[in-house]
Amino acid sequence: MLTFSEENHLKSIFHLSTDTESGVSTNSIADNLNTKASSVTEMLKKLSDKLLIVYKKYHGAQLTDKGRKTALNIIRKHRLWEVFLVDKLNFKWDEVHEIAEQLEHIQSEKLTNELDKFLNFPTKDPHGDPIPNPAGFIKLTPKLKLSDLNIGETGKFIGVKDSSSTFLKHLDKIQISLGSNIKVLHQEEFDQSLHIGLDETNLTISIQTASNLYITKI
Amino acid sequence: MLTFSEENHLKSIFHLSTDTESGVSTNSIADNLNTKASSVTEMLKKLSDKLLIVYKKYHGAQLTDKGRKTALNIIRKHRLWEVFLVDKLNFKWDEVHEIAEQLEHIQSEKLTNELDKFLNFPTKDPHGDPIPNPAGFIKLTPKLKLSDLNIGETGKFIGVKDSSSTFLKHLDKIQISLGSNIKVLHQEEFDQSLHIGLDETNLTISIQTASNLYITKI
DNA sequence: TTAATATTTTAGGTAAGCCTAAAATATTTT
DNA sequence: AAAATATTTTAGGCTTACCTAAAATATTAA
Repeated sequence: MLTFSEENHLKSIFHLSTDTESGVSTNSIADNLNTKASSVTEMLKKLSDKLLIVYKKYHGAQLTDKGRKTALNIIRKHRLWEVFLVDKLNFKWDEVHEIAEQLEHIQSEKLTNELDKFLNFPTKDPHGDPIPNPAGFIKLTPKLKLSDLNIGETGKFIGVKDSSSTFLKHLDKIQISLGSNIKVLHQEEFDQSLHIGLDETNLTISIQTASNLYITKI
Repeated sequence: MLTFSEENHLKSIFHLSTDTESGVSTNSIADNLNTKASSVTEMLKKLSDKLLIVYKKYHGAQLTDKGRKTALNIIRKHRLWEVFLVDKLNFKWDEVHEIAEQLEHIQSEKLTNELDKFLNFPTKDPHGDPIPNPAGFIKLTPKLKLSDLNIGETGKFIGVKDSSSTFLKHLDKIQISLGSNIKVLHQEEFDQSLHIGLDETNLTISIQTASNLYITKI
C-alpha cells in the first residue's frame, strides 16, 4: 500500500516519461508536484527501494514494470472518476481535475471495476485521454492536432494538449466542445490563424488555439 | 481544512456523544479509532484550539456547534457514498463501510450535492441510518427494535444496531434484508427466541438477533 | 476518608514528508 | 579542458500523527 505522496510521484514520473527516453529529472518532478528537489530525491530513494523505479544518483528516474503498472492504475482511476463527474454529475470538463486528484487515491479494486462497468467501459476521459484497462494496457492513439490538417479537411475534436483551466474556459467561450466536427476552411498568411467551420457557423481561431486541439481526421 | 485524522476524531466524538450527556472520554475515542489515549489527548487540544470541541482536562470532549456541523457533513458524505455503492455499483451493504470511510474525506461541496441529487435525495443509508441534509440537519426517527414488538405485530426492517460484518453476514444468511416485513408470531419462554414470519416463510431467530434489528411498526 | 484502582495527561521518542542552505556532481560556455 | 553555471544530493530542521512509560488526577472500594 502506497501513500498519497508516493502515488503522486509515480504518476508524475509516468507523465514526464512520455517526452523523454532517458530518466526523468529530479527538478522536473519537483516542478510538476510543486515541491522541492530535495524532497523529490528523498522520495526517489524510497520508490527505488520498493522496486517501483530505477534510480541512479544525478541521472533521474525511470519506472520499472511494476511502477508503470501502478501509475497506470492511478491514471485509470483518475480518468474513470472524471467520466463519472461529467457524465453522471453534470460537471463541466474544466471542473473535474481537482476532484479526480482526490478520488484517484481511493483503494478498492472492486470499486474501480464496478465504476468502469457502470460508466459502460469508457475508452476516453472528458479531455480525450485514453483510459487504461484493468491490466494497465493503454491504447495510444496517435495525437493529430487541428493545426496539422490541410485546407478543406475535417477533424473530430477528441482532446486538448494544454488542459489548463484558462484554455478550457476559452474553448467553452468559443463553443468548441469534445466531439465537435471542425472543418479547416482557410488559413491567414500573416498570422497563420485558421478560419474554421463548426456546426452551422464559421469562426476564426489563432494558430496557438489550433495547435492545442487534438483531433482525428474524418 | 481539516486533516483525515481530525475529521475521524470529530466523527468518533459525534457517534460516542449519542449515548452520553456529558463529555466523551479520551479512552472511548481511542478505542473507537484504534489508537492510544495519549494520541487522543493531543488531538483534543488541537480540535479545541480550532473551536470544534470543548475540552476540559480529565473531563472529556463535547462538540461545539461548529464541530457538530463538521461531523455531520462527514457523516452525510459517508452515507451518500454508501447509497451510491449499493444502489449504483451493485455492492452488498456489508461491503461498503470501508470504502465509504475513504470517500467521506473527499472535499468538494458541489460533488456532495450533485451526488445527493443523482441519488434522488435519499433519506436513509443502506443500514437504515438517516442522511443529514446540507445544513447538517438530521432527522432522528425513534429506533424501535424487533424485540420491542408484541406478538402478532408486524414491523418493517429499516436498520441494524450492530453493523459488524459478522452480524450483517448472518442476516444475509437467514435472508433478512432491508425493507423486509417481519411479523412476530410467537416467543419461546425458556430462551425468548422469536418465531417470525418473513415473506412466505417462517423461521426462528434468537433474542440477540431480534434486538439488533431496527424496525418501524406497520 | 483513605487506599486501591482506573483513567488521563505529560514527557520524550519515531517515521513520513516537507523545507532551506551548503556541498557535490553535471553540463555548458569560453 | 578549464571555468562558469546549473542541477542534484546531503545535512540538518520542522510539523503531524503516532507510540511507550511515567506522572497526575479521578473514581471506586474498603
